[in-house]
Amino acid sequence: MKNMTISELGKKVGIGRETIRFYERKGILPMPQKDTRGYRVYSGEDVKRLQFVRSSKLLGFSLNEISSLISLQESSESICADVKQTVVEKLKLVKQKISQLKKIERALKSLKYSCNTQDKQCAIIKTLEDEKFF
Amino acid sequence: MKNMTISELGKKVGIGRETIRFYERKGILPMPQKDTRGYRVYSGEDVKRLQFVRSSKLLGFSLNEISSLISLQESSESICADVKQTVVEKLKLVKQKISQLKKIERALKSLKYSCNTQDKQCAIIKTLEDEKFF
DNA sequence: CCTTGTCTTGTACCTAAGTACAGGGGTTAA
DNA sequence: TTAACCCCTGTACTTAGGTACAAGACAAGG
Repeated sequence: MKNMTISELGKKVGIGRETIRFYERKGILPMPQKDTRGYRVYSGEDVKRLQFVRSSKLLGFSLNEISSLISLQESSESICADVKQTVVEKLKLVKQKISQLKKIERALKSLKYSCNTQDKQCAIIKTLEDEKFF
Repeated sequence: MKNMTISELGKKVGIGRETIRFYERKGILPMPQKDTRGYRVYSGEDVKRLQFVRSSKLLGFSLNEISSLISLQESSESICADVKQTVVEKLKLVKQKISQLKKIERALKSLKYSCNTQDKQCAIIKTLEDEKFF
């Protein structure tokens, strides 16, 4: 199964047809060869490329960031350090996001425990109306 | 400073004029009184309401969720338990998000340490091209 | 009287990452 | 031959949460 249609590629990687064409329009995937009918023809290299996009997305990279990574890869000059730099920056952001979410988690927990279901005036709402909150 | 214009309200809570009008269009804020010139006139209650919106947003509630909370509040029948339920659900989601991000954090770290800047072929890119990743 | 500053409404635009068609055509199997 | 599939291009629509004008009214100060 060396050569594939767009749907086969999509199935192999777990990405929809329309999305693949969208990535192509965005320049994230190269324009593939077309057969006599005008159908896109994909190969193993394309599977790798799309897999790369999918993995990167799962790691939280935006399509723009993925574009940059691909450009780096294609400029083929001292790539590795730059790619690593990108990963390191994303790692930092992820850490920040985690600590932000932990703050939110603590706040939600404290709201939860502040709530006495018996009250007339909802303690949670009263707290959220206060300017000193957060 | 009992009565305010839209800009004063915005400044007090830290939300832009346009955004306040946007919230009004969305039904998140009630339509305020207007003075003779047609200017919106806000009071202390409005400050509380907008503060509530702001705090809830900081906790990760969407505008739709905030709408629901406000409706609950207005239906004024057994509010508190439902509000608490909303908080509990959001807390669960936040926990999920945290553990997701931690997974991503681990993956990024392992990518980072897999990278040997000396390599010709970038190890990070090679890894991300692999279908077994993630 | 003119400028400045605030407000009004209404509409359009923005980003991200797709998703959904409309309108058309080639291939295959009953 | 005709239906069932697959593909093509191109355009429009979606959601969320705003942001940016345009065009106009009104008051206060110099």
